[in-house]
Amino acid sequence: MTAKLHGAVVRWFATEARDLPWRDPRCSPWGVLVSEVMLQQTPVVRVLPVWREWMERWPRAADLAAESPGEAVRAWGRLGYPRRALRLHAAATVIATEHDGELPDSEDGLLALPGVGGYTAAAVAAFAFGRRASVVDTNIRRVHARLVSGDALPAPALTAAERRLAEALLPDDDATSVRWNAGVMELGALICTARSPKCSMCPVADECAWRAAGEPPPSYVPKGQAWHGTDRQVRGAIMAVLRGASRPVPRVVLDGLATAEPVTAEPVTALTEGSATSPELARLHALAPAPEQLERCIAGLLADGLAVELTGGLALPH
DNA sequence: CATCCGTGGCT
DNA sequence: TAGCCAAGGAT
Repeated sequence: MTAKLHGAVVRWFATEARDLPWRDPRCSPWGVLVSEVMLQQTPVVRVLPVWREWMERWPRAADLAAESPGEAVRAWGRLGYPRRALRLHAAATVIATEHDGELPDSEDGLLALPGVGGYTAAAVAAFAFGRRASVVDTNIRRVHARLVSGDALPAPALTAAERRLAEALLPDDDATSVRWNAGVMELGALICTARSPKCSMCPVADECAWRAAGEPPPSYVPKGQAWHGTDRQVRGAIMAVLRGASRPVPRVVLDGLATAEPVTAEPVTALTEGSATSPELARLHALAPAPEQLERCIAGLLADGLAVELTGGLALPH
C-alpha cells in the first residue's frame, strides 16, 4: 500500500534533490555527523560555508579533538546555539579516544555521543552507513501530518503515534529506506514547506490526505519564539564579543556595558585593545541589559562551559 | 514534558 | 515590517 508512495518520492528525489556536499558518496561519516549537528535548527544555506571550512580544517574527528573546545566555538561562527559546537568537540573526543577515531555505525552507539539525539543518530546511521533507521525530523513530521494524517501541521511535540507512523511507512530494505528518508525530508524542505507549500509541484499531491480534506487550517497556533530582551539575545551578544576577542575580555568592560552610562567607541576600544572588535561590543551595549541580567547570562555561559573565567577576564574555553 | 538555547533570511 | 521558523538536544 505504501509502495506507490515510496516509488513516487524516491523517483522525485533522484531528479530534484539538492546537490549537497554531505550527500556525496565520498563524504565521510564524520562529515555527515558534522553536517547533521550544524543543521540542527539552522538552514542549509548558512551551514554550507562553515561545513566546508570545518572539513578542510578538521577532516577527521581526531583533528577536531586535538583542538581546544574554544576553537570549535570560534569556528562555529554565527550558526547559532554554540553549545552544539561544544558538544561536537566533545563527541570528537569520544570518537578519537574510545572508538579509535571511527564513528559508531549503530544508532545506539551514535546516540551515546554528546549532542546526538534520536534524530541525529538515525540520520547518521541512515545517511552515513546506509542503515535502515526511522528518521523523524520536523520536515518528515510535517509531510506525514499532511500526506497521511490530513493535518496542516504536526503536533507541537513529537508523539508516540508519529514514531509508529514513521516506522510503519519506512521501506523494508536498507537502500530504499535511506532514499525514502532523504526524499521525504527533501520534500518537506523544498515542496511541503510550513508556509505556502508548493502542492502543484508535489509528486504525491494526489495521495495527500490534507489536500483531499480541503486543506483544513492548523488545529493550534504555534507560539513564537521570544527574542527581544531575552537572555538568549544577551548571551548571543556576549558570545559574539568573546569570539572576536584574541585575549580575555575584562569583566569591567562587560559590566560597564550594562550601565546606562554612555560608552563611547573610544574608551571601549581602549579598554579592549586587541581583545575584541568594537562592533560586537557596541551591539551588546545597544541591548542595555540590566546588571542582574548580564550577570545571570555570564553565569549561564560559564555553567555551560561556553566561557571560562580567567584573571584577565572572560574568554572562550581552552 | 515544557522550556531553554542563536541567528538571520524570508514573507 | 514584525513575525515566522529552520535536518534538535538536554534538562
